[in-house]
Amino acid sequence: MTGPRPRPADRPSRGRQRASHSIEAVLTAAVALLDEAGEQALTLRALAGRLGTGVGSIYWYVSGKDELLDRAIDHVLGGVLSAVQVQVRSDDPIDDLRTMAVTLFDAIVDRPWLGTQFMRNIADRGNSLRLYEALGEQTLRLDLTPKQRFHAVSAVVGVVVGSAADLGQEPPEEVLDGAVGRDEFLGRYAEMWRELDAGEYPFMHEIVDEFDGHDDKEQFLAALELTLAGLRLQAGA
Amino acid sequence: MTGPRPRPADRPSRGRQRASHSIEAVLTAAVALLDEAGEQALTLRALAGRLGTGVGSIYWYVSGKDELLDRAIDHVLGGVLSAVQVQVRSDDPIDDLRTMAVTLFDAIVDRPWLGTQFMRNIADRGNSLRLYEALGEQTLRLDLTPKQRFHAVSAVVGVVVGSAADLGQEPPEEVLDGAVGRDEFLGRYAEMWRELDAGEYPFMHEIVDEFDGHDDKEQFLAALELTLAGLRLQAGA
DNA sequence: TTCCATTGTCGAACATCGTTCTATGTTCGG
DNA sequence: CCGAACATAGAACGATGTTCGACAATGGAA
Repeated sequence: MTGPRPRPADRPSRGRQRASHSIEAVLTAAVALLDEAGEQALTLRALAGRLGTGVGSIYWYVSGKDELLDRAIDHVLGGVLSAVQVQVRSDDPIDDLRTMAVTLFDAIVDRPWLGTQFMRNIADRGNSLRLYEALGEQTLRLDLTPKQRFHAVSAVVGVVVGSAADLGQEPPEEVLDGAVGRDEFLGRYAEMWRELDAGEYPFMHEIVDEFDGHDDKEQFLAALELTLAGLRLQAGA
Repeated sequence: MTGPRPRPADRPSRGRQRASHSIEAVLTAAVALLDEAGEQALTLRALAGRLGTGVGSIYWYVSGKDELLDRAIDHVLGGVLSAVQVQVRSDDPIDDLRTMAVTLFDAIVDRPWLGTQFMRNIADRGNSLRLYEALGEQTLRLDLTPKQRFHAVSAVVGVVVGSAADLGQEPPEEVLDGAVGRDEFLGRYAEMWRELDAGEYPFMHEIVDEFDGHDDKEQFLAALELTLAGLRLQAGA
């Protein structure tokens, strides 16, 4: 037994001395990889290559890929939190709730990989917890029971996550290459649906024109509006 | 050039002769693996082992792991669809919408791996499309524009997916072993939150008791109720 | 019957990934 | 100037998805 070597990734990085790579450099590079080519592009070897180091070095800053992803998410969520906190508060808590949810959604549109992995952190310490708190504080201004407030926030988060899950799934590489535009990509589905039997699929025929060339954000806003309307009703405002 | 060997996974399995394994056997085994130990347990080698065949054989029925997952999902969604279609229709389309959404949610509770991967298929042909249609047909009975109907269904699906995303993330292995109960697991978070600064996190303190020992289904139902209330308002019913 | 294309089966081999381990360099307080 | 802590680097390992070529079984055509 050699005695437990001080497990890396534990110590709070006391003094940084002359480290050519800080943890922030690692996270920034990781986020860059995710932004450029999606979740599957975040490879320890690719990350090491970009940093100009070896794979093993990354394990000094991070206990493994899971923590790497967690911290990368927390990293970008820091920016989202700042954006949310900067926003002015109106006198309508529900309006503020909407504003904050939209900010969160926009961040996920910019970084689709956030959508799938967004739920990893919630409940843990960190920026996701602070975001949750920021949303929740708006419900404190509503006439609700604690349980209703809890449910309200999880409902709003659920709408964001549910809408973001749509965006999270990577297009089949054709559109990422730019060979096929996203509109054309969606158009193929629309065309497929138009060919469905009209008697068996009345609803699909009803909405296929809406789907064709639809706007993800408008779709999200509509869903958000429904739960906010329900919430306003519940709060008796 | 040997001439393109007939790519498997293409042909519609004309006659099955004496095949010891049909595609359904493959899918059933895949679902069994997923049910028993979650998404990471579905390995081509594990699947081959369970089927008593070699890895290569699976590629005859399926083009790769992606299609395997897609078809496994569609396979179980078939059961969900049946359950949904069997349900009696009330005279209130929104009540029916709720019933169907709950059925879908319950299926995901039974199979948490469905939660994360649920969005893979939607929009494609298959049972997810039929489920989408079944939900949508309820909105045809409401006084809405086509666009509103489209948004309504995607909102309901979003609530289900958003709530299911909570369940999808596997607990950190301690609770899967049974060493730690799920309640105790959640309790740890509650305790962590209770230690947060009361001035900085007023909302977390407000809802920590609700979170401790909370019921996922109740949480989902509350979120669903909010969007359904908003929908009812929109339909002017 | 004989032949051959089709329909399947099988597992070795390959590339890639996350992770571990060990060897080595660097820094700084004593 | 030395040793402990800090930090880097990359070979090696096991697991995974996928490819490939060899091979068996089947069934109709010759």
